[in-house]
Amino acid sequence: MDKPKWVTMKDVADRANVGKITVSRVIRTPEKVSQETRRRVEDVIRELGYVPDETAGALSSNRSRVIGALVSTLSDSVFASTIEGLSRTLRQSGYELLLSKTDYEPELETAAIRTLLGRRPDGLVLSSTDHTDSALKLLASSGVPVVEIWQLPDHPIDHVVGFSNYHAGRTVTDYLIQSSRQRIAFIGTSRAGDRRGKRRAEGYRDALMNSGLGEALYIDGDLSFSSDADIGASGFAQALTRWPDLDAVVCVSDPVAMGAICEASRRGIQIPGQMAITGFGGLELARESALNLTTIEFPGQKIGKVAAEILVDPEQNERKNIVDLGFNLVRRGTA
Amino acid sequence: MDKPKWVTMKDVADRANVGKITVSRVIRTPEKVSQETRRRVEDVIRELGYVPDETAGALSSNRSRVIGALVSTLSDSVFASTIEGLSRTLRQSGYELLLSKTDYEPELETAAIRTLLGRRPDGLVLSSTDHTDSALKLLASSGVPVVEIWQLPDHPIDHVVGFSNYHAGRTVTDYLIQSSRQRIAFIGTSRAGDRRGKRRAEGYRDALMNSGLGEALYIDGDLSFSSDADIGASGFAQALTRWPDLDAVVCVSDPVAMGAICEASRRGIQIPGQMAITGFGGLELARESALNLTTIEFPGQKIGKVAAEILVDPEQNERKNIVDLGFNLVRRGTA
DNA sequence: AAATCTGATGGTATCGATACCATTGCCACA
DNA sequence: TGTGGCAATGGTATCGATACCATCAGATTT
Repeated sequence: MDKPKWVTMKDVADRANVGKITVSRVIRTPEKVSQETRRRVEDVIRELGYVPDETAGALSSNRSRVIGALVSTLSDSVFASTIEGLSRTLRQSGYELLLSKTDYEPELETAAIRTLLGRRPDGLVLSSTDHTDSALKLLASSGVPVVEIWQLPDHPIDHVVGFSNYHAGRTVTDYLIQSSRQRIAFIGTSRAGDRRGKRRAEGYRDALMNSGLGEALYIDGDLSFSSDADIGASGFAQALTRWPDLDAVVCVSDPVAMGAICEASRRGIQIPGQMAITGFGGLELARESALNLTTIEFPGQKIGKVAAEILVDPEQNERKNIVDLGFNLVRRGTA
Repeated sequence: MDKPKWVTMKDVADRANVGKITVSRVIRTPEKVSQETRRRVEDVIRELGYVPDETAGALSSNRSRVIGALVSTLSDSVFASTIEGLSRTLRQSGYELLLSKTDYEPELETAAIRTLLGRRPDGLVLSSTDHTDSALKLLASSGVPVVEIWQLPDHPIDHVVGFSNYHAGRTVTDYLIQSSRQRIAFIGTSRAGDRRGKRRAEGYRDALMNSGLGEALYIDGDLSFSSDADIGASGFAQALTRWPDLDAVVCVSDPVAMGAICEASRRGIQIPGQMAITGFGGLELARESALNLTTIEFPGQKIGKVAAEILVDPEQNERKNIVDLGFNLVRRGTA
């Protein structure tokens, strides 16, 4: 016995003395079947341990009940929470999640989109907003509803759920300026294909320009370090070399901020007295009982939830949804 | 036009003046088609933007090229790395990942297994090792290969890839004992269905027993806190109340350890001078440039990779694989 | 009493691929 | 010259469900 034999709908039907179609109705639209028949069929289903073959169902109904999601990386825990939100909401509506990764590379994304489309998903969630031409063509001709998440793109494909990284960067920088900080640097990690960090940096720059505070200092994290915290530590050191009178740094993410904080305390620099440090992300480790980091929090889980709701609800699917869920400047102990 | 029209294999075949089956061969087994025909078909595929319908293929070939994965939670970044490993390896072999979550609840897991089986996956990866009877029955009768990961279970269903949490707990405790620590407490979070933490605690207990150091102190983290770091902070405070002469704590995870460290520094307790603190997990934040935490590291990504390889390779699939990937005690600054 | 409706059920075609077997043409070898 | 083998390709049945339409009994309407 190499191939496991699955119980089919016909097996159930025969055993319960009904037509296949009635079994199908018991599963999909129970209200259309008489109480008595339903009970009988349900008993047989349990008895035989019948598990409907969704792939067959997908083929004939032209609905797969699968949503494909494409994320840049899973390591970043902010993505993890979005996946959580997606997963939970989808399951509640009887959908499932097909997950793929792009590693921030548009080429890989294109390939992944193609593979995902091969499964005929009822919707697609894309965490990146930079797409190749062939990816766009593929998406357009497939007609599959798409939700882009995290960043509000300039030219949305279809639906969007996210927030403005630009405004987030600007907001946190404005806050530092209002707190009388004079020399504010930005520590980023310029991964290709990651527009989010760049947009935050742009917000930072514009806030400085606007305030007349003058010169901006963008430190490009050394990607040869394996962890973002390492990048933050070395970036902070660099910034201090360039600007000895540095009194604030805006970090592109919470882990980077963590590295910066550690480096600062290693040098005996007092936070927030001599130095203000801010992050992005609302990671758990940023909380009061841990880093106590002043940071921008995003509703990661909610982004996933809302994206799922749009895709699942045929009505919402009609129109283009652009949802800005905003962000929150959380003031804690580091700035 | 409500329903998008997909290009089918027949469309391609007609256009290229061949039979459908030849198109199928061009895609699955190109070497069986003459060079010239292949080129012609490939041109048409590109021209029409044909994307094969994998669900249909799955139905007729009885192979879905889908692997279902069931994880307790995604928030924990150690799981994230496993998913990364899985995802990467599967994609390389032309498989895809269907993801579901159990939230540490066996009931939810059972339901999720049923739904996953509905998609007729070629394999299943389970991150938990506690299963309900009906889940076990379902798995057995489906005949789908299963890999249990992370914890080496007492009664494996099929394949296993993981390491011994018990030994990990024992190893780190032994290390503390050898470092002349006298009063060692354990801070855990007893989530239902999470055997891993319990096994670590058992290792801790046995290490103490064995050394003749006497009394163990197990602090059960207050789950009403939303973050593990908060649990660590409050757990540490509790431990100190019970044992004022405390000089070491074994924390069930890195975030918990982080909370404990912060609480310690808030109280002016010196680490590692007065107090040793260890974690579990090898999180990024534990690294040198950040927490500099002494901890047990697991090969999270590799677990995913190996699990995927077992499921994808028909040969390995034959026999039961029990793979112990071990762990690593990483000595850093906190113990 | 005939016509109409409604709820419950079944039959058949169909979704888009692959499996399996058949066919064709060509070459090599006895 | 005939036979066997092989490479390339095609035809048809099939996978397991759902869509669509048909049927039929019994109730309701006129």
